[in-house]
Amino acid sequence: MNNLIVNLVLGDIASLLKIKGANNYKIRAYENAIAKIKNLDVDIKDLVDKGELTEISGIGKSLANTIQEIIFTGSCEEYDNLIKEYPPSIIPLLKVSGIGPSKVKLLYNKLNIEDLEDLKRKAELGQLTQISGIGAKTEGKILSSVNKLLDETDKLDLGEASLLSNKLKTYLDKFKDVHRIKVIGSLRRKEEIINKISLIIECRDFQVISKNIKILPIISEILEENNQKLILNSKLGVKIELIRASSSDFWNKVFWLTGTEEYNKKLKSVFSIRQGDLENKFESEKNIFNKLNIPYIIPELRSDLEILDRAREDSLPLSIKNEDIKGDLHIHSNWSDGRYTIEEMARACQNRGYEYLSICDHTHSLTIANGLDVDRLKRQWEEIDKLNEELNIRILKGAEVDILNDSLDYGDNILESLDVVIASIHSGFGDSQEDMMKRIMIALNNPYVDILGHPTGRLVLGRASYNINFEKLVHKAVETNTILEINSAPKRLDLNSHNVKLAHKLGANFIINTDAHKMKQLDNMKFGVGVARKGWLEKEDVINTLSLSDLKDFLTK
DNA sequence: GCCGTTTTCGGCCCGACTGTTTTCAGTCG
Repeated sequence: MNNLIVNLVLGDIASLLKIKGANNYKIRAYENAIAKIKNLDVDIKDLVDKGELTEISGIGKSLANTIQEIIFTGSCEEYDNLIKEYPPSIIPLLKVSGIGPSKVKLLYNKLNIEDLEDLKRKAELGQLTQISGIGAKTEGKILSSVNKLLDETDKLDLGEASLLSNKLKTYLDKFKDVHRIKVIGSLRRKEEIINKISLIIECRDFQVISKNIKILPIISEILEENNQKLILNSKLGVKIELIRASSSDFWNKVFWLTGTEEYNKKLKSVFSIRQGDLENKFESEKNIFNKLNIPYIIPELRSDLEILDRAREDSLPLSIKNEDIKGDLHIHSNWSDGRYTIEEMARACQNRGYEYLSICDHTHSLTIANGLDVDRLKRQWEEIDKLNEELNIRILKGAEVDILNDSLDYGDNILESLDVVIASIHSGFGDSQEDMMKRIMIALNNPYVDILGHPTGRLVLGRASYNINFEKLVHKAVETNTILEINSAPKRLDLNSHNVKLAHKLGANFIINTDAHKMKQLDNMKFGVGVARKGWLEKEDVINTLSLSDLKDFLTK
């Protein structure tokens, strides 16, 4: 929890420094430290106590002092000075597409715009064009972006919400009073956007737990409180709900508070559940399904009304499981914009029990990501060959080749010699549907492209899909035997479960990849598997459940 | 602000696009 608080404050400092126009490298130093802290497996307070903070590369004397101050006082001098110049409420303006730090500064200085609501009002009045550099077109773009952001302020993506919920659970587990805790609601259903983290808690004294959680620095306000329930608002925007259970009704509550209201309603009617059917004490949730004579429905599907008809017919999908995954085919290394070496990523995959991985670094047009030209790519192959002799996991040679305007970033002669070719779009997001589809067709029609990477380009709580005709895309993918990627990065989850379900009906093949740029991100695989489960996929529908030899056969077909 | 070192300060991913200020700063990936 300390790590989270430190990062909240450091993040605000970095944002305010940007607005102020401070040295870019100073800002980057803050951002770098934030990334390091995010990756820490230990409580940062332990490092402070031991005086080991500066042993983290990227944290020097100055940042170490700042972090120490934050831990002991909740704030720090640097932050307090900055908010004398600019109110922290302007920080969210940085997220508005079309305006960057310098425009935020101008909007504040010239128009006294202090927050998103204010920006919205003044954009609607057409006042933003008073700022040099903002014309009518930009103003329109700003307004639509602000509206979207205002709608999203109290929400987190699945990855961030999971992280926070795990921290809360760990914190609560330390109390002797606590008997057991279970995540329920949208988080248990693995919805892509979470606005409330709900936990069922069985404990001896609920008041003690309430008292202790209310005082956490992450909490911003108390929304509801009684002896059965506590609902709080957090500084991350997302709500936190604790629901009390007893040893006798624990699983009942888990059962009824996992699915959506509509789902529960239909469940009751389809299976004629009556009041009193569940008065016993149950030892597990599966026991409840048994008692009601309902086949077990996985949490991921408990918002899907259609699945209840399948349950009635006893023809539920045999949903894919995490342990079915045998490898990850979309992994970056420090040859392009990944953080770690191929060897480190490969060993990390080995530790996760995989049979294989494929290194798919960016290609040379993506200069910001240090994309590989053919020369470097060939040198990368030498390294992979060497590692394959040393390691007990198979590293496949791949590339995440950029789909350019009218071609792919490597020629066919190169694509042909790669084990795995993922084609992805990283530019021209605003193209018309006609242009975008033309580009995607070039990729799908290329005989050496195996996988279409993050096929719709959407970012959860960030960016809409490219302008595409999804059904047409899927038909072509089926025709050309191109695999559709389920990208597991919680900020992408692309395809989403709705598209997976649709593409599955149209006969597509899928692969679940992490797109990991760091070792830790390999653990995102579970989020992609969650999407697949929500989209009714079974093991057979997903290519990276194949053994290495079957996978190779599939890819060379 | 951090790092590494020629120990006292210079280097620290880039390049395309966009709208607008008609020549480029700001934004974005």
